[in-house]
Amino acid sequence: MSLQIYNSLTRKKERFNPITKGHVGLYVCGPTVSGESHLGHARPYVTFDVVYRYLTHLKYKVRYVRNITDAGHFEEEGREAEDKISTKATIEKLEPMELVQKYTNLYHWAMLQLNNIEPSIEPTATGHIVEQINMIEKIIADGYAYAINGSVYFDVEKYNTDFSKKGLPYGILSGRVLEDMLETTRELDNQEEKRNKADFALWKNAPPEHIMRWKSPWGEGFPGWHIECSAMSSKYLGDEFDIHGGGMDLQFPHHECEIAQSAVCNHKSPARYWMHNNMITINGRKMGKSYNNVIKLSELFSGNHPLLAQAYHPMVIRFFILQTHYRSTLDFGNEALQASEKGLKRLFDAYENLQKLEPVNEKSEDAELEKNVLQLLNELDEFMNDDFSTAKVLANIFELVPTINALKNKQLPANVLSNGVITLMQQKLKLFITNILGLKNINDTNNKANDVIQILINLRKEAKAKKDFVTSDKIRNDLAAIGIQLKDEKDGSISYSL
RNA sequence: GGUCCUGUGGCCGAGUGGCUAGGCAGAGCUCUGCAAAAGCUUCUACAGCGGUUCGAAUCCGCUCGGGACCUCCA
Repeated sequence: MSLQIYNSLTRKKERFNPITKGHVGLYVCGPTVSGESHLGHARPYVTFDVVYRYLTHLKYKVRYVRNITDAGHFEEEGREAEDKISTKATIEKLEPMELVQKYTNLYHWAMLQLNNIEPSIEPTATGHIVEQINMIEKIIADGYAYAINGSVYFDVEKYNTDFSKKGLPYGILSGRVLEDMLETTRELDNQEEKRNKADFALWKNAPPEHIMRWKSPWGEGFPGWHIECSAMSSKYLGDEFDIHGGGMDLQFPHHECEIAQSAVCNHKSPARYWMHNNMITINGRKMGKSYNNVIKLSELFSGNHPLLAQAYHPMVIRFFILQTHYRSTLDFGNEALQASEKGLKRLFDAYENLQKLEPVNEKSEDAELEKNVLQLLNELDEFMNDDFSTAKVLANIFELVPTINALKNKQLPANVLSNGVITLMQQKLKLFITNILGLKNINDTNNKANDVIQILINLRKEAKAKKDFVTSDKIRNDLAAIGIQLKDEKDGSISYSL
């Protein structure tokens, strides 16, 4: 089976065919750097990191573009028209760009912790004001936007009328019908500028107190939210590219508006495949600023939050996210994260045991086991091809764990698996666990403390040899008290885990 | 109100109509000086009520619950 991707646009899984053979253009909506990233933000970036890694594994040359929204948008359209970033900057007595830089740095730090590969291009909205203005001018020239009082709005109704005929009605992505929306859209203040409630801003006039402002043909102002992604994705990936990703909450209106803008400018829908990750919830509710239930990533990593029973390693977060399919909601909970932590440790214990196994048999003495192992390994590719089913990949790998550990502990005779299968297992697990899923072992084994532990282990060995169990138990118990666990192996050696 | 999603065992979660998902926790056994780890075995499920079917967690209907979007939002 070749790669199948669930396309939000068609609401079904489709076989992935790139526009240009061997190449993939991938655009993912990045963060608004007006605040610190939280657990919810980790999801799309981990999800699409795996998409990127897997496409690369499939030998595609991928251009991965993930933007940074550093030009703020109005908090709520029409209401006070205040820029998120400039508002906070005043409160914190910082320059807007200073604030942007601070949160961008924090975001990059978090991405690094999560072991996300950096995108090929990370364009900023402020760095592409000219491109955005050009695009807006084009939309106006074509008659699908109008300027009023220094702002520019997209004429949704006109667009819908004309482009429905071309198969691109407004609402095509989110499954909405414009007429319904016009009836149900809430009344917001200061909407009299707009011809229609559904119209959205391409450019906003900046009131005097607004710090971030740029000159434009319509006066000083700042770009609307949706236009940056259209301008930057088409600049770096072309008028039509392969995959556009982001959180489900961006499907409407953000991505819907992107389609409309691009359809006018480039006469086609910007992306072939739209991928949307689901939300991380907390007590069943979406984690988000408006719900006041966010746990920042830095808090998660440090354990410094009332809802956290302990600190969680970034790899635990990554593993936690990958244990679920990206289109399902994922509920946060200490119990769940603790389970992930233990699972991840067990996974890497087995992984290291496997890499140390020395294949010795030409032939397997247990045909059935060998067959099972082969099947579990082969399914890994199928599962990834099936819309990136990382949860199933991990489940299969866990099914291999007992066999690996039993071989290592000699609970299974060494001849049950052939050389070929053991080698294949070593290669495939390395590929899937570290390269594709991007997981890393959280037991760090490279520092002085480990040398000290080794000294204690040797003392314990000597005590045991003399049957001085009082001393040997004391060493073991005292180490256990600070979280270092000693294990007496079958062969008389002693290993440990942190 | 409109559109859509969802309800799986103590917790988190896979599930394409028929076969043990998996992780964590629990129980028993083996191994061990004793442990831990590991291995083996094992208990808890498919919100409720109907229907389709030889057979449904999986399809359909209804009821009840939860959620998302419609407004900044990953």
